Amino acid sequence: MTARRTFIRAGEEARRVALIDATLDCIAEGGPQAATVRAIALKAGVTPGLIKHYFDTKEDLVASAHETLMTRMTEASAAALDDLPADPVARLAGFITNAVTPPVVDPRAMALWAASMQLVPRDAAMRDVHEATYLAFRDRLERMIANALAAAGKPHDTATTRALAIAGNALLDGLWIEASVLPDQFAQGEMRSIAIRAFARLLDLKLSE
Amino acid sequence: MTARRTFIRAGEEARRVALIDATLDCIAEGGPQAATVRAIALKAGVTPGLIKHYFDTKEDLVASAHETLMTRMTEASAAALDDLPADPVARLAGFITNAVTPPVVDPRAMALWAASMQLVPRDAAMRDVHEATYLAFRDRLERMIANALAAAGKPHDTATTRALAIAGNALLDGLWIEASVLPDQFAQGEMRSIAIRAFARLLDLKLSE
DNA sequence: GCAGCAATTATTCAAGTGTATAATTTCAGC
DNA sequence: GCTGAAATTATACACTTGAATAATTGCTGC
Repeated sequence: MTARRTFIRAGEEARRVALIDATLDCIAEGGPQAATVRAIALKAGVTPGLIKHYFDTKEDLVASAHETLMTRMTEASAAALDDLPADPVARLAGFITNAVTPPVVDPRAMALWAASMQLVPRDAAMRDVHEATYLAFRDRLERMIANALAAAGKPHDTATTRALAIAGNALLDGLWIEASVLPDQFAQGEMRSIAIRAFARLLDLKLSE
Repeated sequence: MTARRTFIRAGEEARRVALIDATLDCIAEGGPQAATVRAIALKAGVTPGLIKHYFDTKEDLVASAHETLMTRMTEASAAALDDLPADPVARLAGFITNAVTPPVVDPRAMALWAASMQLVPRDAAMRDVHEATYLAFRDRLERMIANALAAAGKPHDTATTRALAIAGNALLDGLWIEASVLPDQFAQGEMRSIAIRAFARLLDLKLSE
């Protein structure tokens, strides 16, 4: 006679997303070990058993969550391009600024990224996802660099552009990590200024701060 | 009458180190969740109960392990300086090369570093350790940059040098991560060449490849 | 409204978790 | 060689974990 818990039937896609979001929240807050079936279900407002209904195993859910995370980061980065100016040099500067300032810079995102990175060396699927997203971001940067150099009338052979894209990508990654993890170490706007000036020297371009 | 397991009494310090090493091995191989008391004890050739004897709790052991990891990385980096040439510019080039080539570049080290980074946003002690090691590395780089610029007769005000050190540090971090996690993406020696050329442009210095 | 199917909950289980405690064994000092 | 203290093992326990199964309930189509 004890009332059974009431519930509503969500569509398959909505539930999957809810479970994945709950998983990411758990990982972000307490690391992988905090993402237990029960904690995830609680956060998703659902019963543990339901996870089994949508994912064969917990490992499947976690893998889906990491893939979703990476995909979202790439898509967010791509979407942000729409708001940037058309002029190649200004566009590159905007791209750089975005990468090293909030909301891209974010402790939660950084914790999730670290959790993913940890899986890459020993999980082939995760490595594939990482490689794809890494190359997607880098290729985008490489194209913007090539366009900016062309617009400025600078020489830009493909070998050099590739090397610059790899270095520029690494630079942005490193700045993003430190800004996310040690926000108090840097003054307001300092990261942006550092990133812009570093790229200006790297590409021998005049980038507006 | 079943023979009890034979053992030897190791010194306190040796046992602590053995347990910490075992913990790091477990984390590197299977992530934090693989570092169970039993797995750690097995790898250390010891019985689970002994952990309690040296560390009040498993969390203490893990914290000690992470701190030891960071300390070792810093010390290894400092020790490597001894083998570098005295000439400031060549010294900087050697420092850069070290940072982006094996054995510093290493999937295992990268996995452990990611595990640590994950703790930083939600563990004050870990943040302190990270901040200290980050600043130690960056300050060292900043001094080398200042010396190299001075030796080359270039201007080097402190504000610019600081910005260059932050950017240079980020660049090395980013390259280290990708080289460690996607070794197949880069040809033999490519990382070194990219890093050296990027620094040459960044500092406007001629660095020998 | 009602039938049936699938989504969801409730319950159970075996294995693994960290920790506490007691029983042993090593080894240094005499 | 003994003795005693400390290091180590063995055992036990309460709890959490992921998963499997059965019971129920919401909802769609008629």
